Amino acid sequence: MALKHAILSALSRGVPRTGYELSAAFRDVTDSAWHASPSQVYSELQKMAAAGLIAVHKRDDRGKTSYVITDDGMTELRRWLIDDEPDHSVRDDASLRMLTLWVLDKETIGYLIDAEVAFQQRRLIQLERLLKEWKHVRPDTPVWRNRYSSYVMNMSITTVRLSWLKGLRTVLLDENVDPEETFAYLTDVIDKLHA
Amino acid sequence: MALKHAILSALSRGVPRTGYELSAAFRDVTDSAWHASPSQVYSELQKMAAAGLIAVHKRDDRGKTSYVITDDGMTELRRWLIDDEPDHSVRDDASLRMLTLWVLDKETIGYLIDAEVAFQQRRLIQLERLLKEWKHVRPDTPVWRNRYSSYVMNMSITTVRLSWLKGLRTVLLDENVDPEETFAYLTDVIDKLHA
DNA sequence: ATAAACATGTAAGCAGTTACATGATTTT
DNA sequence: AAAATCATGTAACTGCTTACATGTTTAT
Repeated sequence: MALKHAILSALSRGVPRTGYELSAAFRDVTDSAWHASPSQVYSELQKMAAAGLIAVHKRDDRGKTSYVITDDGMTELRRWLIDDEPDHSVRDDASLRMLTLWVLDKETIGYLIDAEVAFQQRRLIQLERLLKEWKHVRPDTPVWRNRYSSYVMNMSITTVRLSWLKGLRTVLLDENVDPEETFAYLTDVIDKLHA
Repeated sequence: MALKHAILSALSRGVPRTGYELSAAFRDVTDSAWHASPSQVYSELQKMAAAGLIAVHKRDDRGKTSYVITDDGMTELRRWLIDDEPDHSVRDDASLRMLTLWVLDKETIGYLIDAEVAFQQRRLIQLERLLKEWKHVRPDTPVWRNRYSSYVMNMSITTVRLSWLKGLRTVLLDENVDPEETFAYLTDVIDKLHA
């Protein structure tokens, strides 16, 4: 349902995009709020073009097709933000796994947490690199300010996750430590945000 | 696909549960890593019972049925954690909206951010209440330690989100402020976690 | 008594994935 | 010359939602 709005959101920034570019943007961190497989993007683009929400911008000899948003598309994007209730339901495979680790032996728990740490670290480095490259091109428009804010959020959340994974490793692998003490470093920092 | 594993994860803790209880747990913060509609849970439970992953624990006169996990179910849960790759793809409607706010006028932006702040605050209060009630019943088993850690993570992430929303409001509504300065209070706190 | 919450399930339809098919362009 | 990446699309299947149908228990 929201793939339509994720595509409209990406195209609203004014740059024409092909289906391939859109699915690549959804795959990596740039537009990481929504994921979709390439085939889903292609068929959704066809439906949206038929409905008049987007239009073909350019189509070359061999079929490479870029799209732009139409006025109707912008109207629909605004209507969605204002009229539709946000969907706060979560499907987070990685978190579900971290909640279930206790059923395994310690060696395997350590291995799986390390793999998750490695993933989140790669993600953080990617975000840092993108933000660095991107801060220079700074037209200070509303779009820019909104996008910059999103980078800050993604980096903050990823850092908190990494810090939490460190605590989880200790809590699950060493039964002598007190969980509350182990997470004190994290809860102290979080408490400061309330002030 | 992972609903099966979310149900196995919930039942692995040893308490028999009905379909209604499982879908309620997925709906509120207790098992908030995975969401599913009640009708999906009911049909999934039937499939899983047929496959031998769970078994009927008790069925009363009027059809109220609770399930427990079987040995095959525990084996499948462990196999999933070890053999299947974690799915890190995200579908986050609320974040997608916050990324797209710039297309609206300031009054509407303020209204929508306030609504999101209210939601996250309710969530945080709920989590704090649950953790308080739950810390006393403390058998200090691996399950308990794993679950306690999850509460810490959910509360940390929610607090960071709230703090970030405050910054977003300023950045989008007052074009005179510098985004980097506005988020300094958040990035400073996050930097401390790296040390 | 009535309403809200508890409790289960089926059927239709839409959302999303995986597998397959095809071919061009760029890099090694 | 071969492999990787770019690029689009169809078909079959599975996951998930919404609407409907039914009845019980608990609180007001």
